[in-house]
Formats: sequence, C-alpha cells, structure tokens
Amino acid sequence: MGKKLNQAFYEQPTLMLAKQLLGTLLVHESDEGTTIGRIVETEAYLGIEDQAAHSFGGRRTKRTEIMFGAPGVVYTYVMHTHCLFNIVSNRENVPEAVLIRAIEPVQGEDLMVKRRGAERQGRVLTNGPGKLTKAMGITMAHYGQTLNEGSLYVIEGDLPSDISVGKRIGIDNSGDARDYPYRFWETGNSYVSK
DNA sequence: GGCCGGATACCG
DNA sequence: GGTATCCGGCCA
Repeated sequence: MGKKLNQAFYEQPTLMLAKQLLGTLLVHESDEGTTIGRIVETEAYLGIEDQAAHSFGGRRTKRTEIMFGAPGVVYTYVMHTHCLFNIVSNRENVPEAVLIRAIEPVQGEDLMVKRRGAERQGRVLTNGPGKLTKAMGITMAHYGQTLNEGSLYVIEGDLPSDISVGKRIGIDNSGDARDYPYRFWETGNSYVSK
C-alpha cells in the first residue's frame, strides 16, 4: 500500500495539485467497511480571481471559510441532493481547492454498489462528483476534517500515463472563467464523467 | 433532449 | 423568503 500524502503535497499551487492528485488513491475506512478509489478526474478552483470559485473576489462566508484555512482539509458541500468533495489546496489565506470529479473503484466495490444501488454498476458507479461521494460514503460530516488524521485520506498510487486538459463542467454562469482549462483527467479512463 | 428534486446558504 | 447552485436520475 502506498504511503499517505503529507501536508507538503497539498500545500502547492492548485493547478499542480489538481494534476498530481490524478492516480492517487482515496481511502475511506467506515463502519461498513473500507472503500478505495483511484482519482481519475479533478477540477481546480482558483479562489480570488476565479469567478467559478465559491471564494471569488475573496468572498468569505460560513461555507467558504474553510477554503482560507490550511491545505489538505476536506471541503464538502451539498448541491441539490448530492454532496461534493473538494480538497483545500495551496497555503493558508489563499482560498483555493480541488474538486474530485471521478474515481475508479479499487477496493470495496461491493460496498460502493450497496451504497449506490444494485442497478448502478460499472462505469456509472463513480463517474461523477456526486456519484463518487455516495459510493465512498463521504458526507457533510467530513467537512473541515484534515485528510490523514481521520478515516478519510489519500495515499500514493500509480501515476496516469497521459493527462488530458479541458474546460470545467457545470459553471456556465461564470463569465470568462467558464472556458478556463482547469479540468484534468486520465486520458482514456472510462470512469471519467460525461 | 429536458425537467425537477431537495439542501444549503447567500442576499435582499 | 426568494433564488442560485462545482448534479443525477428519469422521462422522452
């Protein structure tokens, strides 16, 4: 098993972190069992100057407060019926984060299927930000938790052989930021969203 | 393709 | 209290 990513790993420029998270393994040890997913798609949200980020313009609220804090902390939030999982990046007072958009099941796939429902198997099991949180059992209870100190953490994995870059998804109402190439995925991986 | 569910939380 | 949202499932 690879070793846990440390604080220094998370404390780097967000675009770099978004790329370097590809291929790493997201682990959640829960009461129901352990699930592990290989991260295959991410998006960077660059704080102050990124209109698509919750912290755009330095907006500091109860929800976004966590983005201003230490890197390597979990930022979850609920959208409609789904919980989305982000990792705070860069250094303190730089409100940036990486959204995890897709994983490939590595361990505990049976448990993922149980959480998602028997009819959601194969690539649709985890090929989207709301899907993977449900499969992994990630909830708002993880908000503010430091990765590596709890039951949810990331360890080293096999790096992707090739990385693709493109526009982010679901941010059409964000002006010029809509077209920024801040989405990264492992080329050819079938668990990538869309 | 379109619609709408249902949870925050922000803003007036 | 109205409205927008870093989505997903279901209908077509």
